[in-house]
Parts: sequence; C-alpha cells; structure tokens
Amino acid sequence: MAIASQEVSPARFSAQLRSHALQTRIMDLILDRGLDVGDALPTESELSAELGVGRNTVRESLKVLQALGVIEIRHGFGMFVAPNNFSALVSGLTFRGRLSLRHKGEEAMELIDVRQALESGLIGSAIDLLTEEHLADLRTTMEAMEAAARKGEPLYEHDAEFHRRLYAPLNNELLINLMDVFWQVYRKIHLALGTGPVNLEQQTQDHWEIFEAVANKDKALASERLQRHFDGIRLKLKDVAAA
Amino acid sequence: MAIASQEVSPARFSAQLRSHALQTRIMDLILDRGLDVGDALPTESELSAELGVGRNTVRESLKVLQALGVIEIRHGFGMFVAPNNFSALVSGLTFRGRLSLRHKGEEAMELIDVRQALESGLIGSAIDLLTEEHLADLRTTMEAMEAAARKGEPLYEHDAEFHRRLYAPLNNELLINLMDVFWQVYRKIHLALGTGPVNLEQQTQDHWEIFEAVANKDKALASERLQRHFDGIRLKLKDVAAA
DNA sequence: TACAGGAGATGGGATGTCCAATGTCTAAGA
DNA sequence: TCTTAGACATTGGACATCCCATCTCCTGTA
Repeated sequence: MAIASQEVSPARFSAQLRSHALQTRIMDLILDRGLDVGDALPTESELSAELGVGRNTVRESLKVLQALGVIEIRHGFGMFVAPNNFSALVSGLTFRGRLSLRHKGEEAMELIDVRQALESGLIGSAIDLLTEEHLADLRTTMEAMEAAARKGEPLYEHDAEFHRRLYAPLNNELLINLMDVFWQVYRKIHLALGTGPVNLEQQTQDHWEIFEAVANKDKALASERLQRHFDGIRLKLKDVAAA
Repeated sequence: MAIASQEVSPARFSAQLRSHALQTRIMDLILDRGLDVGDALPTESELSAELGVGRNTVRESLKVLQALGVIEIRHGFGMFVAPNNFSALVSGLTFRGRLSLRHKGEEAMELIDVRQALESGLIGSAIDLLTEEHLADLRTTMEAMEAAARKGEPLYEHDAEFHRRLYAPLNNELLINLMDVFWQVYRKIHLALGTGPVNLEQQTQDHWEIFEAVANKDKALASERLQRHFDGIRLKLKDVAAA
C-alpha cells in the first residue's frame, strides 16, 4: 500500500488531527463565504453552533489561527480576516533558536545561512529593478542609521529597515516578511542572551559599503559585501553561543 | 512622544499581548528548566497552577505552541518539547495563498518566487558539497519518479523528495523545512483548486535534465534549468488562477 | 513467557458564569 | 447645530466544574 509519507506512528495523533481539522473547517468557512481581508467572521458563539463544537474548543482553534496570522481578534468587537502577518513565525523560530543555543547553536546558524542565501542570492535581481526613488529611500535610511550610531543608540530598527528597503524593488511581500522574521529572530536571540559591546561605527560602515555597491549597480560587489556582512553576524553569534 | 514603531492603534491589542505573554512564559519555563527536545512538560493542571491562570486559558496557549511546532501534545500521555517541525507554516501560508487566488494570485506567485530564489540561488553551494552518495540518492529518487510516471501515478512525493535531496548536502534543516513548506503549500493550493491534466512525462523529463546538470557539476546550467522548471510551475499556477 | 485487561493519569471537550473591552447610540450641554 | 459624556448591547476573555477519550503501565492469568 506504501503510505510512505511520514515516519510517525499511526493513530497516535488522532486528537491533533481533529483539532487541525477544526482549524481547516474555519479557514474553509472563510474561503467558502468569500470573506476577504478585513471582513468579519461569525462570533465565537455562532461558530460554536455552526461547527457543532463547544465554545472553548472553537476558541482554541481561533487562537491558533490568530497565531498563524490568519485572523485578527479584537476583544469586544469581533474577529476579522487578517492582513498578511508573519509575526507568528517569530515566536516559534526564536524558541528553536534559543533551544539550539544550548547545544551548539546549529539552528540559529542555519537561520543565518538561509538569510544569507536569500539576500545575497536576490541582491542581483533587486539591483536590476532598483529605481532612483528606491535608492533615495535607502540613502535616507543610512543617514538615519549614521545619526543613531553617533548618538550611541542601538541600530536595530535602522538595520532592519535597510534590509527591508534593499529588497523593496522586488515587490515581493512574502520575501520581505520572511526576511523580517529571520531578522527579528536573530535580534531576539541576541537580546535574550545578552549582547556584548557592539561596534556601532563598524556596523554603519558595513552598511555604507553595501549601499555604495548597490548604488553603483555592481552586483558582484554587493553580493560579496553582503556575504561578508553575514559572516560578521555569524561570528558574533558564535561568540554568544560559546559563552 | 514618538512611539513610532507600528502604524497600529495603541491599546487595541492588549488581549493579544496578554495571551502572547502567556505563550512566552511557557516557552521561558521550558528554557529555564533546561528541558530539551523530547522532555515532558508539566501537566495542564500543573501549568495552570504555576502560572496562576485557568486551565482553559493555559490550554489555548498550549494549542498555539503546538501549532507553532514548539510542543507536541499526546492525548492521555502528556506534552513534550517537539522536534523541529514547520508544518505550522503550511496551514497559514496555504490559507493566504488560496485567499490571494481570488484576486490575482499574487501571494501564491510570491511564494514561487521565494522558492525559486532559494533553490536556484543555493544550487551552486549544494553542488560544491555534493558527494557520490548524495548523487546516488538523487538517482534513486529519479528512478522512482520515472516508474511512478509510467504507472500514471501522481509525482507529488517524488517531486518533493527530489528537491529535498538536492539540497541535502547543505546540511541545513531549516532550509529543507522551509522548502518543504513552500512545496506543500503549492501542492495544497493546486489540489484545492482542482488540477488540470498534468504531463507526467514532461515533469519527469524536467527533473532528469536538472539531475544531469547537477551530476555534471555544471552550476550555471543547473541554475538555469531550475529557473525554467519554476517558470513552468508559475505558468501552471497562472492558468489555475485565471479560471 | 506472553497476552489481556484494568487502573490511573492525562489531555479533550462541553457548559455555565462572570469579567473586560469595544463600538454605538442617546441625551445633555455648550 | 455640534460636541461630548455616559448608558447599553455586543463580543471576546477567563475561569470553574464536570465528564469523556485515550494513553501507558502494571498486574494477573493462562
């Protein structure tokens, strides 16, 4: 018969299947009714009645859907189909990253690898589509970063913004969201473990160099400098994991 | 005062913050106690008592953590720290993809873009690290695919397996999981919309060509053929979205 | 020794009650 | 007429309690 899909035991997850099925039923209900982003879902009680399960059970599924970024729940008002939202992944990935740091930080490192692959792999296409306007936005971000560095403020937000805008030309929201997730996970892991002293000037300088390569439409150089940028991040993470 | 972080209203999500906080507390509890993959969590009642919240409330958070792949819940036995598991993302992304198909299928297309970027961007590194053993595995998969195609069976599993093994040399589980997620989402969207007739021979042939380029360690050719493979997928998706 | 079945523990789920947040509607006041 | 404070209905949040379903492990019997 060769089911041959997963190496899990057979009827060991019947409960999980049931609750997953309920989540699917709710999502199907949304799709079947033609609800779109921003539209309201039935109330908890209505769903409970329509789906034939208790309100608590429905709530559990709804909370999961909320966590997955499918719906948005507003206390006292209702539940709505959510706009794109990947904040869900952040929690899960952060947990895995921190868990892995107790061993050798492999998973956290893998995360950097994926981000590096995505960014240095896509910088070429991004440069192709780059307009003057995009470049101006990037410069603005860099100037803000430099100002922050001078004041000794953390560069977290500016760093994220830089990378976000770097790939804005691709016009791919999923990609932006994914990279944002990776970035946030890295940041959270870093914060959770206590960051050592950071060299703000060096960090700013790195980004300026990437900016320069991008501005000159030098794909190879941009890719290389991005690689180096990530190598630096990787080293920092290794230090933290070793401690 | 310049909060200036997000463009959302201020105290509109206090409830979400609270439930998210509870999830975080549970994850911190796992980390603080040094629990590792496979270790058992306290029971629902214990957690309820320790965290000072009702059992139902704890359950909602636990379900979320389960959905995020953080813990594994086994009815009648207990809850355990889960091994890496990204099946969570599948549901959320599939929903978004199907939702977007009602418009122009933009999000589904973005998903293909990201996958294409990841795969064609990383094939070079994968080829660098490719061993004879990896290649043999790949060939085995291809032969299985060909056999299935001859019997007129769907190639889903073989297709997934091929791509999984293609990047096995990178030894990056996160990457493999991510690509698996994208693949499953694509498949689910495809199934949900009813797939047109598929050309099994053509599909097999595509993969053989990619295999050939990889076997010859021709990075450029492999990358190009991967690109073409994804272009085909993109076209198919566009057809479905248009219907 | 091997198997069957029960005991105990744990999660799954339903129901009812009350609390808290939100938006809306109304009425008083400027 | 416009504004605003407050009452109100609606909706989600949280909890307690009860019972069911499922699992593992252990014990007794063949």
